[in-house]
Amino acid sequence: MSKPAARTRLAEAAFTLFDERGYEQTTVDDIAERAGVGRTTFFRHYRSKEDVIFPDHDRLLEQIKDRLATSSHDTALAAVSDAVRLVLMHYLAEGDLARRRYRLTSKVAALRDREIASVARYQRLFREFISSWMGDPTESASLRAELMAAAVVAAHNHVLRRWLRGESPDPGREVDEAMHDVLALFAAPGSRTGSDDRGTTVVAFRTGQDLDTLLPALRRLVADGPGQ
Amino acid sequence: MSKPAARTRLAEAAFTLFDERGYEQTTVDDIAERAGVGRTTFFRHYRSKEDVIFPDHDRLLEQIKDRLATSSHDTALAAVSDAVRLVLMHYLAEGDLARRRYRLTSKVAALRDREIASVARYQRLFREFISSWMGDPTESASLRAELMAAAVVAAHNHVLRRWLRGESPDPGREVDEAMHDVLALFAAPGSRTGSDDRGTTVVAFRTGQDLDTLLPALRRLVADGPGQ
DNA sequence: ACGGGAATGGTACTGAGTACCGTTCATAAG
DNA sequence: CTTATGAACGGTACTCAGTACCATTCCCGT
Repeated sequence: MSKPAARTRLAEAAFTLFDERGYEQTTVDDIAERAGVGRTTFFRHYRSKEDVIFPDHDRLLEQIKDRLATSSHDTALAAVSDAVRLVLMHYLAEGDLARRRYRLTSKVAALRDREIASVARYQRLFREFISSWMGDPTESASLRAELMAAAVVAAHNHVLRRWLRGESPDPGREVDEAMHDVLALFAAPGSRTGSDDRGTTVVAFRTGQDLDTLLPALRRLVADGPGQ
Repeated sequence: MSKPAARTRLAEAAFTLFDERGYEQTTVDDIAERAGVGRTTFFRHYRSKEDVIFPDHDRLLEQIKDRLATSSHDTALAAVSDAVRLVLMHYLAEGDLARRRYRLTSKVAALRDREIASVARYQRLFREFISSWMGDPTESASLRAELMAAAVVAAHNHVLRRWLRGESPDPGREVDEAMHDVLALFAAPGSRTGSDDRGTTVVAFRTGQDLDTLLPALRRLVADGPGQ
């Protein structure tokens, strides 16, 4: 008479039935019966029918919030990139469960919408974090924060989806590369790359003058180090 | 005995009641009664209770799809920027109605999620358009498409929200500026800006060599023009 | 006046989610 | 061993969204 904690049995029953008959065709009564518990018990463990599939999104969101609050990075984007990496790791740790969920969300519109809404909460959190980190209430700074949050989340989604579809053998590496791309997007041209501080940095700009005319200015820049 | 087409009366009744008692506290029966029609009629005009608030998202999505299909721009990003501008214009044309909806979605989580899901459909459409436009099935091209779609949508949302909150006197101009920023984000450093083609372009890179060592290479680049 | 199609209203049903109540069961205290 | 306590459970009954079906009315051209 093993009793793997009702909650687990409910989730297992739900996924099985969803696979067999589809989501809409499965009632909460079906799930409860299959798990050998009453209908009431189902709603005690999961707030809704959808919740069986997305059990701990709230908890994860809180974790991420904490991570951001206690993070020590030198840019907001780096902090957020690190945080979103945590989200990806959470999915990876779920393993096959995450893939079963993905198969469901691919088929059922209501579930896809729910998933999207969850992701949007992360994006909002990131946007607010970046905004407050920059401290700049300017309209253009606000837009920049919005773009950064969107880019980080998009990069995360890209890698996650690839892994969910079995197209990514090494999502950890891919997410690092993707975040690197995002960083590069927003890195001001000519700013430090952070990796190597020696040698010559050529800033990108465009001018009507020819190369010989601006060579003195270039030499001065190199001599002075990163001015501005 | 004016009969402004039942559908209109239903929408009006719904918004009024939602404002008075809140969304969850208003039943479909209440709305129908207020509009002076039967409950059945309500569901004939709107698929669901939420649909009263988001009536023509589907139609707009189709319009955007058409716009993209028949668009003639020289970059995918330009085509998508143009399309998203159409979305913004749709909201602007709604005027006060859009603002009432915004007040509701700000308060009711279920409605906010619904709105987010709609926006995600645009983003998905854009992503697929950009992807197929580039034709490049590479992983990095796919990521780039994802980032571009996310950025365009984020910029749109930014401007839209500002307007909805009454913070933007000229959203048309703002969306142009925002899209310009997005374009700039993805413009490869050193690539043509499209405005001025004369003069010297200095590409951004980083090297361990000092300026004099790489000066010959710089001169060769300038002489050859933009060689890959 | 008449026929037919579209819009309408009513009734009845399914299923999600909530509220409430009584029961069971484990455990710690006496 | 008995009892008190609290947590987990099961059952019943309710509200409300959404669907299906049927009957009625209204409008319009013939």
